[in-house]
Amino acid sequence: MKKYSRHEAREIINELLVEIFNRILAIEGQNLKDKGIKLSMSEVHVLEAIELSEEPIMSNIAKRLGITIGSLTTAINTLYQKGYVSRDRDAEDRRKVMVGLTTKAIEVLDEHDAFHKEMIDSIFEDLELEKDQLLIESLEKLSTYFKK
Amino acid sequence: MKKYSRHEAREIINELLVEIFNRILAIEGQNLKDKGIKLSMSEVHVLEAIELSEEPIMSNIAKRLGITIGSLTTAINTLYQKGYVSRDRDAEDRRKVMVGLTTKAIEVLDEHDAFHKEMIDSIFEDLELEKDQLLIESLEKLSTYFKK
DNA sequence: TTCAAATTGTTTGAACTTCAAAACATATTC
DNA sequence: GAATATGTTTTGAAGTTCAAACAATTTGAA
Repeated sequence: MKKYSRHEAREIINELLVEIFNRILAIEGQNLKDKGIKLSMSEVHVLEAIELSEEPIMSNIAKRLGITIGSLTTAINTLYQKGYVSRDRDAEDRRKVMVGLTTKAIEVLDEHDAFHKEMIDSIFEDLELEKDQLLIESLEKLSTYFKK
Repeated sequence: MKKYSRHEAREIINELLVEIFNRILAIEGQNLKDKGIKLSMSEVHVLEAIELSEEPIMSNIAKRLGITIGSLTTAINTLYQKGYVSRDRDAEDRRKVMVGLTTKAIEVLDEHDAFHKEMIDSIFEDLELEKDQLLIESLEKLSTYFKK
């Protein structure tokens, strides 16, 4: 393994992150295609954001995704048409729209998660990556940093 | 620092990668905007791919970017219009189109690199990340794995 | 040599993603 | 109840990408 100087290290880490990220995304996208699921990765991300939102209203979901509410509306429009989400005005505050996942969406997300887990596991087995703990600690520091 | 089981570790690493990646991209995009540069991040990526290609012909650049040649053609069209790239048929093999960077493009890339380096450096200083070497080794293994 | 196959790139049409701004709907405040 | 605040949708425009059809050039086998 080549020894990197601290300076080279800083420069190279981002390149590696970008590369790895793009590969994972591409593989997951291909997997959806292979399974005949007519959803793009960004649509899956919307479904995931709905699943993870404490209060799944438009503004919360958009914030989690880092897109405008307007963009989310168009995304939700097509997901609704395709039968992946429900939409209901909140009874308490009728300005809010509660977005929900249909059974169909939950099935896709479960399948997707299973594939993802399998992929990650097989990678780690193949690589015999010993440094999980350190890798995570470093990544978490980075992630926390960027959240501010 | 929370201690993760090996299994949790595998699941969480991807989430962190995604998060970090998106943040960096957003920050860099904002920086371009702030500087009044009328280029999207994907256009900058095209310029970077040109810079890094040994033989900067359409197919090589597209391959490096992971997009089709047709998609790259449209990207190069607008970059050419905006004055960031040159296009010349290869004299040896006239099927090939040699793509080059203009002075304008090189200036943008230099600025972008400087910003990126500064950002990464300041992050590492703030974090006092001790595990650069290990982090890189792990990421490189992942990256290499995904390249196959 | 010569022409069919392979390589390299462009064009076209369509789908998707996103944004900003304007319009609309509902709720709160004073 | 008018003004303000909050939440969402609509609209119009721009950017990214792909697949398929097309064009130009090179290569290789008969």
